[in-house]
Amino acid sequence: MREASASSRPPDSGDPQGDLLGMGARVAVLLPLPLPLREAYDYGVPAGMALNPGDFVEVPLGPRRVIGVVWGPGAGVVEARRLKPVIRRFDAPPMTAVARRFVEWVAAYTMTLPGFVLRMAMSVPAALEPPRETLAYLLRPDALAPPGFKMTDARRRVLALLEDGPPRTPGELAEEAGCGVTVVRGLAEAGLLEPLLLPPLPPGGRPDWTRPGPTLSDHQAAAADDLRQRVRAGGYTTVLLDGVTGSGKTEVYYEAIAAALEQGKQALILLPEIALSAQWLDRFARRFGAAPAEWHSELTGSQRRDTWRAVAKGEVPVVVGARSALFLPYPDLGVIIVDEEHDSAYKQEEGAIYHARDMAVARAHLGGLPIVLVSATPSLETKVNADSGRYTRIALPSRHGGAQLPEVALVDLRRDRPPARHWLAPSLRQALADTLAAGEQAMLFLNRRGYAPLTLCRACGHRMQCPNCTAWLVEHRLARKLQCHHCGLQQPLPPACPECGEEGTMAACGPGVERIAEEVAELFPDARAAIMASDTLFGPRAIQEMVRKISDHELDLIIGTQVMAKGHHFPMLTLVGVVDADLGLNGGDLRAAERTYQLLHQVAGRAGRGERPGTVMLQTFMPEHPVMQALAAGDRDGFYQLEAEMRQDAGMPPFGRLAALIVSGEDPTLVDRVALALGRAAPRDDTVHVLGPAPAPLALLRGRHRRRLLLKAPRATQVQALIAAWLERVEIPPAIRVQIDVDPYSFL
DNA sequence: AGCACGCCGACT
DNA sequence: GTCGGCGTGCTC
Repeated sequence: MREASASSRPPDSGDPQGDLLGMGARVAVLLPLPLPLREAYDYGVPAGMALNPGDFVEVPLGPRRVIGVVWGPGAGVVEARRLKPVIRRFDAPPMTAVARRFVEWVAAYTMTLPGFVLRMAMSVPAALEPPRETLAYLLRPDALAPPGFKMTDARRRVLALLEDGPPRTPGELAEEAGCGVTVVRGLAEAGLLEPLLLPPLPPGGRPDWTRPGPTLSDHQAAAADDLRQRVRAGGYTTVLLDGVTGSGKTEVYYEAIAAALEQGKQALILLPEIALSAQWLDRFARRFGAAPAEWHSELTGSQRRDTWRAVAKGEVPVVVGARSALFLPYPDLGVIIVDEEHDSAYKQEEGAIYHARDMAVARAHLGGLPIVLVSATPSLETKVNADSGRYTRIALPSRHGGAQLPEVALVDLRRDRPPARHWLAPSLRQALADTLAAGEQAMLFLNRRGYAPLTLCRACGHRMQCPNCTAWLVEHRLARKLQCHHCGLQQPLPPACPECGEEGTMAACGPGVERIAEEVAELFPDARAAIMASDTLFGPRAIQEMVRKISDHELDLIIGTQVMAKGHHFPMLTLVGVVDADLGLNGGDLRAAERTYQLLHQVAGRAGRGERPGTVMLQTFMPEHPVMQALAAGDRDGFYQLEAEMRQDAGMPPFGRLAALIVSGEDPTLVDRVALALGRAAPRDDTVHVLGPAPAPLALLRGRHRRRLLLKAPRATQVQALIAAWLERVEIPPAIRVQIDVDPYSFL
């Protein structure tokens, strides 16, 4: 990279080498598009424009203008006279060298185009424009109301609010005064308010790391000390913070965050489903006296823009977010926390396929900073890395505050049978009755939304299936609809069988939470019961309200799906019944046992977190299954050891490597032809095996036919190079897409 | 990804 | 005769 002696502005901190050159020079600009040709396109640098790697620039691309990032010196492949000039450089903090290396690393690892990864890293192009100032009002004390102006209660409340207090936006004033924005506008038109334009406030507050934290147990204090020291020392290190539910892991990693803030650095906390974590945010605010900035899919456009910009400017000390928060433009990250690191929600399955936990470890490595993986039930990958010493394990052995771990009982459904068309076994029914009679709360867990997972015709056997996906339509009786949980298709319940035309023969098969709620209402008509599922609770507010109702004992019985399993804390909840503990074990998924164990362990952790001991009842047809045995015996490490041995024997992750090729397209014949060609060209030797092509688990998804090939190789294999060479040997028609899933997580 | 160019059906 | 369907191909 050539250097220029004169710089028009301070050099990019990540690239001390200085400007790339002025007149006649060319730069390579990476565009956030899946442009297949090369990594970056060359552009001419106009006279007088100084550009550094990382600068955000606008460039022409065919007929349009695109924002990209200066990636380095021009490659020189395109002749100079065909070069188009850079249009402008944005006056925004440049993308750091670490962020650029991270984009390249993720692209290389996941085998996606760098431009595609860059798109994730600059998801809000509008954030590069200067911030739009927001209108705010201030009281104009000397102003007189114009003739005919009526002073109403609402108007008085707004004026009173502005008596003392900072200028606020019309929206804020309206909300605080409990009136509409028109009231505020009316006052402004009457000349009683002074308008002014303010730059947007950085989202989130200013967390205060000097506030005293809670009193920690000896174990917690030791763990917190260890983390604090690692963060202060800086440098890459991965820690597994391993502790049972309720052992106080959150308080411990808060100290790592405090240490990063003390160093003047930022902290990033990844959560599997941020939108569902109002309780987490409250807890953070109690510890640090301010809210963190949030990053997740439910932010509005302007929230994204303000957050992205504020992060880039270094105005956001703490970000809590879903996996995509990993790609925000942190200037100086001091620590990454991955809470519930085993959670499969970290696996991004669409577009660029990546596992946010693994990418976070890579980000920490590139940035030279500590990362803390947190879980009561670590992924086997992380467990093995901790056992081998690649990661440092910090264990929190006991439940904080003296609460007992719940008693886990297995309900053998082969003997203890529910009545026909009912799903709760007599022993569970009895336990529910006892719990309710004692004035305590119970929860029934079933990881299946809706009323019934399958609707079939009793006359002809026809099953209601999604036309776009390989999936049954799920009956939602409350919504009076059949729904596909994969593509979102909805249709009314047919009055007659669409196949044979018989009326009144459509029958619901199997239970969903709605059906369990029906059974509960039949058994305990006086109990206050509610369903808690992602489709019955709209947004974080609704979840928070439901959590409050449970905490305040306004409900006796909760029937919930996975949203219920997250770290909520209910002191009066003493019984958890798992309606179908076997649910995740079918289907031959590599991680079926591990995931079922993790989920059920987490669900079980909801019981007995207060003074009262808890009981968990698992309904199963396989009480002898290692997962059930381990849960009943509370033998977590025994289960992991057994699971690890099985994986090792089979050469499966984390002892071997997997990669999947997913071939998809609208024409099934063409998809098959390409998949077969890939199968014939597959690398195969003594150690590398390719299975398939086989119909992908969802052989039809959103109207696209899918086939999958699975590559299995020894752990040390460079699977990316192997796959790249493989794809070179096969011509892929444009109508066919081949997605590569390195380290596939789910087979379903 | 966009957005053009390009060659075949029903309409002001 | 045109408007417009989306197939294929290019963008420094």
